[in-house]
Amino acid sequence: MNYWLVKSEPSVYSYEQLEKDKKTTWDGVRNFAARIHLNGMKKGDLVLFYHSNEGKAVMGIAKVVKEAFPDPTATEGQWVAVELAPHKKFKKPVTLEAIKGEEVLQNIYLVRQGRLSVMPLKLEEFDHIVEMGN
DNA sequence: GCCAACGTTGGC
DNA sequence: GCCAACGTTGGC
Repeated sequence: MNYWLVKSEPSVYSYEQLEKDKKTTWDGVRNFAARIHLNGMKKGDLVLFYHSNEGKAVMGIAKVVKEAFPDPTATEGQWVAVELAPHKKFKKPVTLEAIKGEEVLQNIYLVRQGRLSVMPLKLEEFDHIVEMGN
């Protein structure tokens, strides 16, 4: 079991929309580092869902329901997509500011490397953010 | 294979 | 809307 965090601009696709849709294809990723992480996702893995730009907060937890397959939106290059379903919405969103204030979360990619859109988390980092959201 | 130029992301 | 950071592209 692995733990991840994905980013989405809520104006493009929000956690609320994921709950309405029941599941979604996580496609359109065009970044080599992010692709490595997508390929590492296993069915049942839990994924924190972060809203970038607007909100700047983790909204809840999603779950991998289908492992990496060729991205149907890619016209060239071997890009991959996964399918995500909503798992649990946070009682309160965990803001980037709050995350930056936590000693144990200083080393996560979200803080260190702002632009990566799919990133792994250690169990303790994942748990810590989940606790902050409940 | 290096590196400058360029484009994009995302926080502020 | 600006700008820093970073990834990618392309010339050499």
